[in-house]
Amino acid sequence: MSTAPTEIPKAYDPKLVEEKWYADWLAKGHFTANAASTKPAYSIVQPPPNVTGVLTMGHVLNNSIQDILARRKRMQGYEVLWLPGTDHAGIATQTVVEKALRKQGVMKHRDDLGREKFLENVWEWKEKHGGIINQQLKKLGCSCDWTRERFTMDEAYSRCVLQVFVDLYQKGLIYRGKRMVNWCPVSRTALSDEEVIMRTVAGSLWHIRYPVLDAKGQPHPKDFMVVATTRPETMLGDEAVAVNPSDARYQKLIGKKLLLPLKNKQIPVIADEAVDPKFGTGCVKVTPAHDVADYEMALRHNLPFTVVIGPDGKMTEEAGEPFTGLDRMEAREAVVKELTEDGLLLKTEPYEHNVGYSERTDVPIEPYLSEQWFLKYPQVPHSTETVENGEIKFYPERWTKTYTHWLRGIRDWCISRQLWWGHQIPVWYRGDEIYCGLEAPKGEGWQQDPDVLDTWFSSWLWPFATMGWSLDVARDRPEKSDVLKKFYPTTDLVTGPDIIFFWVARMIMAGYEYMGEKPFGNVYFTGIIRDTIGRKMSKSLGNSPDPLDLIAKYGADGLRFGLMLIAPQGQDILFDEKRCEVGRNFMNKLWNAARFIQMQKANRGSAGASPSQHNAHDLKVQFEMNQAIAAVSQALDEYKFNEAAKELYDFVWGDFCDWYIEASKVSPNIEVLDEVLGNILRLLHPFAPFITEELWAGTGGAGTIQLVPWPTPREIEGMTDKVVSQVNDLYDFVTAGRQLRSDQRIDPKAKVAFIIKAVSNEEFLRSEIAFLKRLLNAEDVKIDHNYEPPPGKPTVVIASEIGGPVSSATSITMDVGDLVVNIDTERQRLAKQLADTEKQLAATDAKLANENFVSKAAPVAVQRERDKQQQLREQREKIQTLLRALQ
RNA sequence: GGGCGCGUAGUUCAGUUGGCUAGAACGCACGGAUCACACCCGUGAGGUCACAGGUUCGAGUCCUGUCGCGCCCACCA
Repeated sequence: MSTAPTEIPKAYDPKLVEEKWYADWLAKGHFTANAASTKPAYSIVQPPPNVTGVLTMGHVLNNSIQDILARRKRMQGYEVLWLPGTDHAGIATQTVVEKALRKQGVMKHRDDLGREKFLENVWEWKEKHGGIINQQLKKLGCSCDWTRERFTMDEAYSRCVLQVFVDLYQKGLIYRGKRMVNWCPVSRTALSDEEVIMRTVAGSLWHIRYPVLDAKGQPHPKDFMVVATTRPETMLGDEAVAVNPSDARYQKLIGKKLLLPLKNKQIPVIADEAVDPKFGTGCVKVTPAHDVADYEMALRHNLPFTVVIGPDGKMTEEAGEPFTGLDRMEAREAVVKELTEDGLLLKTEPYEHNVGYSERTDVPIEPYLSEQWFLKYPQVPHSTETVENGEIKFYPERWTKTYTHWLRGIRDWCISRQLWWGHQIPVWYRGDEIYCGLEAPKGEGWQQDPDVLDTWFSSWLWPFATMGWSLDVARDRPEKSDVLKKFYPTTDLVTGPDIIFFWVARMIMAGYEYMGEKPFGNVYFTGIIRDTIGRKMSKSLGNSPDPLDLIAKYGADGLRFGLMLIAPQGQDILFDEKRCEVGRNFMNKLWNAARFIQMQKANRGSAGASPSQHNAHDLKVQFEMNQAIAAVSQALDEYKFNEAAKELYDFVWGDFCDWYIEASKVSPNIEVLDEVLGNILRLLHPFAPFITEELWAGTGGAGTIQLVPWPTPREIEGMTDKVVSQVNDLYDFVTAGRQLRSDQRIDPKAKVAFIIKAVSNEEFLRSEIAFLKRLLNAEDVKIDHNYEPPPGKPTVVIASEIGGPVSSATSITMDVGDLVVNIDTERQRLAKQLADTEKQLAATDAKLANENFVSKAAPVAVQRERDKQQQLREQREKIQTLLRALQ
């Protein structure tokens, strides 16, 4: 502590320190993990944000938490790897770039450019806009190992993706098949089930008559079957009408033919168990090519598949005139119109139902029959068990249920996408031949599958493909780098619960399949950031603040701390910019506390040694510091970041600033001030890296605070329970005295006197007169165990905690000298206090009068109640006496 | 239809295995340029713990039910 104190500015200005320190940390390589280190490993892989994304509040939350974990572990002596990176985000990026290119008039559809040219544009876009988010994370203070930054389309990473594909293909887990898939007509690609979000929409249920044909194939004028549908446009592709085989109403009709309206086509009436006779009319139109349930029925009954809606969402030629070429929604109206004109529409009723929407483009999904690649998930039972038995722990735990429920009902994953941006499927065709391998097969005429893989098919390998993993497909033996050996399995994963299926579950399966080990030990699920009225933050709503603006206004530390303070484990966060003010104010408070200490040192110079004896305030603050260290450590161990933040806030602002620094103005102990501040800086560093480093350096700390050991509670010499309760009582007198001043509207500048009636700790109080005088702004403070407050002098009766006999109604009396006391105010105050006391006493009396309580409750509880009763009685008596004197 | 979570001060949240007068922060009211800090200091007001039963000597806390809000899963046309 030899550095000369420098002038510290009055208000903390984050701009002056944040950039400076971040550059310093990078230059010194503090974030770079060393695989050869002998320290224990701690690792965490960052959920890779979309490469073209910009920082959102969600990222701020997520990455602040990861940074807190990483920084604390560094202080605890771990070799930390926090691996950052970005995701190519196939469909998202492609959609964005397509939109931009259309806007620029470069193309109408990507086919205009062709695959190669289009991809050039995407890469260009990626170079230009990619990685912005990482610059933003640096502003936030994130201590990622940027030397190991990865991108899911890096050469090495891509190789891993293809190796895994080939391997799973060889294992027979990947297969190709013509299936009904979720089709997005805007992106013109298949989607996985997880990319479809169900939405309740107010639609209609149209009841349509299908004429029954007689033996000669002629429609009966009055004989109809009535089907109910929410999608009349699909009737153009109907191949049957189905009824339940046990439905008595339609027994006779099974096997007969109907005339499909608008198409004048004969379709059969079939019987199938899938039909619920109680719903609607009990007759279902069957559209094999455009409905999942119908598709399955068609397979059972050998029906043909007529495709009437094309991949672009428009009606095909099969739909027939005048519908061909219409958009599916236009076709719906046109069909309804024609049916109405033909008198075949029986009725239309409003109907609420669920419709699947594309997560990305927000249009209704079309069930679409096409050739796609599918994956039978590996390691499903094992992945379920390990989360269930806690080998992989979820925080909050309840997400395990969601996870296992999904795994138990898991279905094959459609991994092919009809996009260009992504990893092209490593399969080649030549006639009937098919080849799957890392490179194109030798020989002429091979055509590679044009599809790419689902983005998540690359990100599910993230925990190891980023660390130098490689699979020798021929020998089926993974190669492990030193990094992998040191840092896999990773320790913690921090992510949102919205990607528990997309990402977390799949990483677990991939980890077991390819590493033979879990990918991470703990998964912390953050809440979702919402606005003050609970809406999700979104660009379109305009309710999501730009984190960079917030950093500029409140400082990165202020933003981080403010956010952590309101982020309870597992609950959504209602974010209000005001929260950042709390963080910023707290940083400023800390700044000024440090400034105070600096000034103390300057005042005393090197000559003024600290008192060697610790006084009661020193002991008390050290006691509270121990509590804080323990509480913060435990909260962080349990991933309760808001509790840790709250604990720090209360200790710093309350115990340290409000009481200890105030006491220090009477008799400072620089050593203790330094020690407590030092510990505060260490505890706070994971939350607020910049200010703590700045103050650490500014107060003469050695090296970087990042590598200073995490504090632990220590034995305090001279510390007893009695000291703590004595000091608590002392503080109670201060509060009570201030109450009197405030009640009686005594000008803060007016010096008044106080007389304290002590019971058993007179000597201690006498030693604290200077302290009392200062905090009460008093001219004089007297301690007198015989003092009886005279009538009219404002007095607060205090039930003392200080040991000794339970005869302890102490008091503090204010003597205002010549000033006038408002007797009414005083009477009111006493009356209120008396009422409170009596209320409590009544409750206590009732309890003790209850024989059941006395005999059944724990003896400690009973004794406590008795002590309380005694105290309250004395207190009541004192107050009554005072009050009587005022009548 | 199934599953999960949440209802505590104006607001956002704490509230351990049931047991001192249900706490905090922000906001609000009043007072204050006191020599760390007005991004501050001091004092205060504000709650039938969603509702109804039950268990218990004792319930914000445990159990059952009801209502309200949110999320996830599910192919009833």
